[in-house]
Amino acid sequence: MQLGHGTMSHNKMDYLEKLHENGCRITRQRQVVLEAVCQANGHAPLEEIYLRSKKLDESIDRSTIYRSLDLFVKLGLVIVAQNFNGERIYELVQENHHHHLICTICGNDIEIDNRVVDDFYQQIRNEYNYDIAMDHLIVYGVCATCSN
Amino acid sequence: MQLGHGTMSHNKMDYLEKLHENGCRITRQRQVVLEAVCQANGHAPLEEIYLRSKKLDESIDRSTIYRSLDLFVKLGLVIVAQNFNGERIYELVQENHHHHLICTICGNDIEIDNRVVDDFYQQIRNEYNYDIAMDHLIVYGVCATCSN
DNA sequence: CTTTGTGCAAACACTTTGCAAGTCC
DNA sequence: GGACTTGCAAAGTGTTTGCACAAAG
Repeated sequence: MQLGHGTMSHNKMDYLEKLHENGCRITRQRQVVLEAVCQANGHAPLEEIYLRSKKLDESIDRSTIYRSLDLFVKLGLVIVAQNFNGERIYELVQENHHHHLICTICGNDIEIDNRVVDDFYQQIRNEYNYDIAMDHLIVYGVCATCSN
Repeated sequence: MQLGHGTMSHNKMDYLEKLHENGCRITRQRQVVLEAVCQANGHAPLEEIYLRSKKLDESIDRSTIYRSLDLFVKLGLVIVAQNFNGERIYELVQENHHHHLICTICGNDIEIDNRVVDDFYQQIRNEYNYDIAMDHLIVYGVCATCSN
């Protein structure tokens, strides 16, 4: 069975293509999970992905969500990070990595300029000779609005 | 019952004092858990704290470890962070905060100069007006030895 | 038609909780 | 002695797995 492609962006097709290249089948469920990740602005905690998937396909099972996400991670379509509460959050891999700045009070989430993070990583590389592997840093703080 | 203080540093006494100030009792078990955290160079995943505690007091229960650590966190004696695998790691709060740089291959763990991290935080504060709340950042990468 | 993937249910790992008995002050 | 804390066992919560059936290619 196949989902209509009318709602699928060019990007999503690319992701499915990558599945195919790796000898994995393009199942309805995998399309649903991928769509759910996309809907969530490209990044979301597991529970949100589950709920969105469920809305797209009532019969999908939790274990399928886990298995699909694991697969996407293994194939490099998606990366995992930990949020403040230790929940796993999943994010589509895009051409340009980016990093998050999340307000611990209102939850507002903005993207940090790569330049700022890269400088930081470079600094660490210079001082300690460690090659930093975090392509998805999440920094927590309190935004200007909430600190008043 | 009371543990001998011969093995207790001045610091540890201070932590116990803080318990007392907050109307909490200084039980054998809490001393054991605190000692376990200290033994672990001041920071360790929960499982390690459990094992160390068990060695000090065979009869201590897992739930007591959880409850003690939660209490220590609430009183500000200890802070929690997440490691790469999503495990919680616990660390004694010391006068000067510090941050970690951990090799994802060999597990080697060094302290990052506060200056480097503070600069990064300051940069974010300047650009986005977020007040960063992470007093215990853990950065993962590959150390020089392992990258050869 | 063969291989891979899915739903289901059961197993698992980790954490929390209610309560009777024990400990601290 | 009274309030707080603990160990135990049971219940939660989140994740993984074995297997028979279903779907993809």
